[in-house]
Amino acid sequence: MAVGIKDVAKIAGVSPASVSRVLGGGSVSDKVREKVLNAVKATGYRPNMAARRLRSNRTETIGLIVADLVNPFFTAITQAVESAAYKAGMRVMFCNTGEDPEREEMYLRFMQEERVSGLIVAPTAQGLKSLSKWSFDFPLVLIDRARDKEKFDVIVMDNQTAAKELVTHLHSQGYQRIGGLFGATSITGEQRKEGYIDAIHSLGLKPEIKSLPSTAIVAQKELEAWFASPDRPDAIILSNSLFTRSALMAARATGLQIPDDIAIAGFDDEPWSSLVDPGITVIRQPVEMMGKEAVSAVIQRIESPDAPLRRLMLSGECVIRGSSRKR
Amino acid sequence: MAVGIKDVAKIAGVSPASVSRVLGGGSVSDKVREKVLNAVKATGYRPNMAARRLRSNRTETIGLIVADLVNPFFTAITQAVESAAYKAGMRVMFCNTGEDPEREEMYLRFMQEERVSGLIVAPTAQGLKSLSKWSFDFPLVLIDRARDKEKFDVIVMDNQTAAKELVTHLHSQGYQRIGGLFGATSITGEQRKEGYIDAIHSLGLKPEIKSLPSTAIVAQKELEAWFASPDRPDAIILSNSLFTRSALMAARATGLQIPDDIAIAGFDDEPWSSLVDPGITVIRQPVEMMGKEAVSAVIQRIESPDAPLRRLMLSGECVIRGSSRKR
DNA sequence: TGTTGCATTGAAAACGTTTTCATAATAAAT
DNA sequence: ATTTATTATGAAAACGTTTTCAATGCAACA
Repeated sequence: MAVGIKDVAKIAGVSPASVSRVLGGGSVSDKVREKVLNAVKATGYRPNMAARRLRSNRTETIGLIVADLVNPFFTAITQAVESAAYKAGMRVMFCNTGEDPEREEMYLRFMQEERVSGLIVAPTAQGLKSLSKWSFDFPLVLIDRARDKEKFDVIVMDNQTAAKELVTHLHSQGYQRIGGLFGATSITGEQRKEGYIDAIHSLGLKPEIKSLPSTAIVAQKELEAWFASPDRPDAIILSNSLFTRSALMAARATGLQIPDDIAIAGFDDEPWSSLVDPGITVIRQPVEMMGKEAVSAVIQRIESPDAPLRRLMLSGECVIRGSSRKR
Repeated sequence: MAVGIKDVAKIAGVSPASVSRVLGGGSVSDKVREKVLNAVKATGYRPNMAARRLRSNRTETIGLIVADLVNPFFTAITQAVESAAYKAGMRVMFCNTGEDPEREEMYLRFMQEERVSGLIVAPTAQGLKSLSKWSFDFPLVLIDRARDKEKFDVIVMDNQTAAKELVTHLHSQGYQRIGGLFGATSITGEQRKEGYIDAIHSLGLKPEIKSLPSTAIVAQKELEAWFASPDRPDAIILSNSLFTRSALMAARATGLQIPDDIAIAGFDDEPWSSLVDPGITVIRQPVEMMGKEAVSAVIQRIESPDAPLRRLMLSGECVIRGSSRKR
């Protein structure tokens, strides 16, 4: 049978209340503290979190729901959030929806049932829309994925501007038919698409767009067909790193030379972005900072629920490599 | 104020016990079930997990502690575990130690405090050794990292054989000075090293070994120095994909041609393994299956705590690419 | 009609903590 | 030495569920 606080109390010769105070940081005499700590060590006592949370009504846990763990962007976010939360003395309850709105809904329910103290979410496009229908007893912070006006605190990158930067850069290199493939399940995909369209128009070019679910295995096939068609683009922008990889493979499969036949530029700087030849031009996102700021935002919101809404928009860094440089 | 089971009971006109039975699957009449479900829907009631767990003494949660989320091998494991657990109606409490034994210990304590129903761990080398000193009230399954004799259920790949395969392959391609860089924080690193040494010896070659922490940022520098030295190897085996990447960059930095000047072969087949030129020869691990089997093992153990220990050893697949093929 | 058995229900106890409240002990002030 | 303020302590209530136990109602059977 697991040892409880009463057992510890008995061994230490004090009341359960005193044990609780020693462990939870109440005011106790040094003598009692010592006796209790010894008893704890002797028994190997571990507090029962369920009981503690039930009584104290504080979970010291923040939830994190990301959309796609396979995407290294989100593993980096996860790491950053965990490490920041850890420093703040909070636990993290982590969930991965795989871009599936149903699982997303399920996990949102989980978080309510767990009574987390706060929640950080990178929602699917569909989930984002329905978030307003929910009612949460804890603060919620949107990370990476949010529209212009949300009723939550928000930490995002400036996707529109970043997409524009890519288009402008490609155009400056002499590319004329700049296409774009954007993720259909996320708001970031849409925002990047908008930025792309804006930039294309202001340059007097014609937008050429495809959209696919972000997790699409079919992306490569789709791109191959596009690249093989007579009206193929001479440059292409990809809204996430999975697409970028598909584009790279599609280019190889169709025998197009990068960057001469086709330029490639995408989002998220990954380990392999600079390993392939030529290196891939990308927007590098301030991932660590996003994660850190999200935790900080959620904690601030827990402390002062009525403070004005915060919306932190960080800018990406355009890393230019060989894939978009005419030689 | 959050709505509790009593509120639901009052609205439905039944007792709290009946509400609990409807939600938890006791025997109730259709009439009561309907009334309760309506009341639940009307109030938006969400059960309080802390209370439920405290009373029922069942958490329906399995813990997962991995050593390095940055390593795509572990993100894949995480995905597989989560999805299998989900199918089995279990939640997953996820933690990442970053190869740090201190954090590992902390998370082990967390899991005890959370009273998880079972725990899957990929421990650090140090953690693995001290595991025997712990006493757990729930079953523990080791994944990926375990020694020959453990007192826990184990799901691993056959690292020794896999390493031997790599050595044998490299030798068959005509490479003579086959070096190895192995992770120092994990038992898998050691096992791969042993397999490497065995194979090297039985081929009458001389082992040339370096060891580094698996997360080492310095790996590339180390390798560059090695590659630049007069007694550099003409082939090298890397015990994880982070090292493999470092080796690739080191080869480029020192101007060595792959596979002519130096062959590269590593562990874990990653997206970029086939994207770089030449593609990298790797051992592909049965990741999904490992995750699935780990969950299955932990559930079986929960159901029958006294069944004999299980040790599942899966074999890796050697994927040969251009990085190890003399042309 | 009277028993028996089974399915359904509600009252109340229980889970392991924290927290409140009252009391005891100590220190400080008169 | 007495009062007052402060601190340390323990007894008991409380947190929101599930579970036990006894009671009820109803059907089946003799």
